[in-house]
Amino acid sequence: MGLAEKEMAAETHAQEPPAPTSNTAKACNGFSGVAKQPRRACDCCRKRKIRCDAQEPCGQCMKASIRCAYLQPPKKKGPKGLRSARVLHALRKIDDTASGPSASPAHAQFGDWQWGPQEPRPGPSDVYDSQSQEIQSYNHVYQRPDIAPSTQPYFQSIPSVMSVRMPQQGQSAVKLESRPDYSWSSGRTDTGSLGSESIPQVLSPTSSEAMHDFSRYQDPGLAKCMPDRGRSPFSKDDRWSTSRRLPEDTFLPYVQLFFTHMFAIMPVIDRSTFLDTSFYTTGALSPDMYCFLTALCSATTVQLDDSIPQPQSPQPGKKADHLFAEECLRERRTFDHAETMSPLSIMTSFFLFAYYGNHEKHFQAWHYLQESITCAENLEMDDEASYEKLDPVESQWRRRLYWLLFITERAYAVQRRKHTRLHASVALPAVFESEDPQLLAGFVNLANLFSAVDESFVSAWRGSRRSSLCDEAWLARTQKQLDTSAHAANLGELTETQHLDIGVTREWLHVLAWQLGVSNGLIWGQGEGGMRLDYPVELARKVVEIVGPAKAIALDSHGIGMEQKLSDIAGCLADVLKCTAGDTSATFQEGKQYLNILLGKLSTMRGKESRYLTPLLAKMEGLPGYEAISEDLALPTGMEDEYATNLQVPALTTPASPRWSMNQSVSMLRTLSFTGTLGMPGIYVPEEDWTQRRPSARVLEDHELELLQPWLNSVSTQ
DNA sequence: ATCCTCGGATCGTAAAAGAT
DNA sequence: TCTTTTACGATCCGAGGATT
Repeated sequence: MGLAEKEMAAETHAQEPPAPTSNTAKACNGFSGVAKQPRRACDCCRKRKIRCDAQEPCGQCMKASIRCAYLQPPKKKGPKGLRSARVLHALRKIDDTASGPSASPAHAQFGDWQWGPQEPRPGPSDVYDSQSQEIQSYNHVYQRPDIAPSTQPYFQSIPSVMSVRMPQQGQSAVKLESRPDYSWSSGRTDTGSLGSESIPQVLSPTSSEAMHDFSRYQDPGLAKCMPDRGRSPFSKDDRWSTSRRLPEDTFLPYVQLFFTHMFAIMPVIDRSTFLDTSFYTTGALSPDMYCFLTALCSATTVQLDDSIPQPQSPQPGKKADHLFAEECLRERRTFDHAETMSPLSIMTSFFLFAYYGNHEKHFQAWHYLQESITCAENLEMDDEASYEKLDPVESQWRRRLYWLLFITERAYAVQRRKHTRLHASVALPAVFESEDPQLLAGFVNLANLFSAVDESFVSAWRGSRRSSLCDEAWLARTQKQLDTSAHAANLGELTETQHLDIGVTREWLHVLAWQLGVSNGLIWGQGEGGMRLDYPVELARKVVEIVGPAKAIALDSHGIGMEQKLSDIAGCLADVLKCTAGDTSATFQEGKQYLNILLGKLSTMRGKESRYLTPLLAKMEGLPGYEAISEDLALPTGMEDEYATNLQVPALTTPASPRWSMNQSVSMLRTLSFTGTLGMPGIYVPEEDWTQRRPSARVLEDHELELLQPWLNSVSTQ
C-alpha cells in the first residue's frame, strides 16, 4: 500500500514547482511525474515528519502559522569513512568471541543476553543493566582515568550495547547503538528513536536538544539521564512569557565570537547547532536555553572584553555583559532551576561563574562554580558508571563538561585557596573520534595537566597539609608530573590558543609549586624540583617564549585567568629579582628582561591595561632597573604589544652561569620565605581578600639560616 | 473531531567491498 | 576500473495519543 500511495501522492504534487534542490526529478523517468521525486521538506515539516509541498512558505507551515524555512543543509549521504569497517570489525570480533572454542553455541550466548526473539524484548534499561562480564571488559578502560583513555577510540566501548541490540532488526535501538562515529560536526545527535531530529534543533547532545524539544523527555532513555524527569518541566500549558526577553537573534553574533575565540578552551557545545541561524528564529527558546544563551553571551563579552571589536550592546548605554547576565538571572527566577537540572543548567552556572570571575566578583563566581559542580554531582557526572548508561554522544559531551569543571575548579581553587570537590574519577573525553581531534587533544592535555594538581597539592597550597609531607621529594615529583602530564601530545600541533593555555598554565603551576617549596623552607635543598633561587627566572623564560610570539587575541581569549597567571608569574619573578637587588649577573639581567616583557603583555591585555599591572609595578618599587621598566612601559598606546612581542628572548644558556653572584645576605631568603609575597597568587586583589590567605610561609629560624650558609656559599662561587 | 507526534517503511545516494 | 553491496540521510505515512 505504502509505495503505491506514495507514488500517487508524488504524482499529485508533480505539478508543483520543483523542490529547491531538486534537479534530478526530470531525469528520474520518462513518465510524467510518477518519479519518486526527491523532494525537499522544509525544516518544520522535516521535524514534524509530515508531507511538505516544498512551497515557500509551505502549506503546512502556513496552516500552523509558523515560519517556514529551508535552512537546514542536507547532510551527506552514504557510509561514513571508516565507520563501516569499524562496526563490522567490532561485530566480527564479538562473533568470534561468542563462537570461540570454549563458547557454547551462539544462541546460548544470546540467550544469556536476552537476545532470543522468544524472549521478551528488554527495554533500554534492561539492556544496559544486563551486561556480561565479557562485555564489560570492553569498557573497563574507561573506568580507569589513570591510563590515557583518550587514546581509546569510541567504538571500543560500543560493542557492549551494540551486541545486545543488533538482532532487533528494525528497532530503533539498533540505529541508536550501532552508530559509533558521531556526527559531531554536523551537530546531529541521533539518539536512536530521537534520531530523526534534524531541524535547527539538531542540538548538542548536552541535552540542549532536550531542552528545546519537550518531546524528548518522553523518551525513557533520556528520562533516565535526567533523574526524576520523565518529561519536560516546562509543560506546553504554561508557556513561558517571552515578552521581556531579548530578541533571539541577539545571541548569534556573540555565540560566533565564542566559537571563534573561546571554544578551544571550552569545547562543550555543538558548533553546528549553535551557529545555525535557524536556531535563533524559533521564537520559543525554553527558559533554561534562554538562560544558557544569555550566560554564554555574558561570559563571552566580558572575557574577550576589548580584545576585539564586539557587536553593539543590545541596549545602548548598557554594557552587553551586564545586560546578558541580568537577563539570565531574571529568567532564572521564572522557574525552578534546581528542579530542572541538566547539562544545560550546569553550563549556565558555569558561564555565570566566568562572568563574575572576570569581574573579580569572587564570592559570586565561586558560588556559581559550586552551583555548576553541585548540579554535575546531582547528575552523577562524577561517577564513571553513569556515563555508560548514556547515549555515547551525550556521554562524550558530558565528559567534556565534567573535565571543564574539573580544570576550572582546580585552577580557581588554587588561585583562591579553596577546597576542591571534583576528582579525576571519570575517563577523559575521546580525542581521535571527536569532531576536532586536535582541539580535543589540547583540551585533554590541559585536563592531564590539572590532574597533576592533586589533592595534596591543593591542600598544601591551602596550608592544610602537614608541612612534613611537603618535602622536597614530593615537590620534585609534583614538578616532574607537571612536565610529563602535558607532553602526551605534541604541543606544536595545537591551536595557538590552546598552546598558550597549556604552556602558561604549566609554568604557572611550576611557579606555585616552587613558591610552595620556598614557603616550606626548601630553597636550600638539592635543587630537586627546581628548588633553586633562579628557577623562577627559568620558568619566566619559558613563559616569555610562549607568550612572546603569540597573537594578542589568542592570549586575550583566556580572559582574566590568563592575566592572573601572568601576573602571578611576574610577581614571583619580581620577588626573586628584588631579593637579589644589586646583582649584576646574567641571570638577573635576563630576569629583568623577562619581567619587562611580561609587564608589557599585561599592559595590553584584552585591549587595555590589566588591572594587575599597577599593583605589580607598585610591588616592584625599589627593584633596581625598575626605572627602565617603567620607561619601557610608557610606550605610546598601541605599541606596547608590538614592543612586547618583538622583544628578543635572550637565550638562557643552560643553567645560567654565572648564577647569582650572590653576595646577598641571608636576609634575602628570609625575605623570600616571609609570608609577605611568596605563595600568594592573585595577590593584587581587593583588601578583603587578604583575610582569606593563609600565612603560607614562615620566617626562617636562625639555626636554619646557619644551615643555609654553606649552600649560599657554594652557589655564589659557581 | 481534530491536531500532533513519532516509529518506521521506503527510497536515493555515496562509500566500501568485491569482481575482473 | 567496474559492479555490487552496504550504510545512511531524507521523506512522510499512518497509528495512536493529546487536545479541543
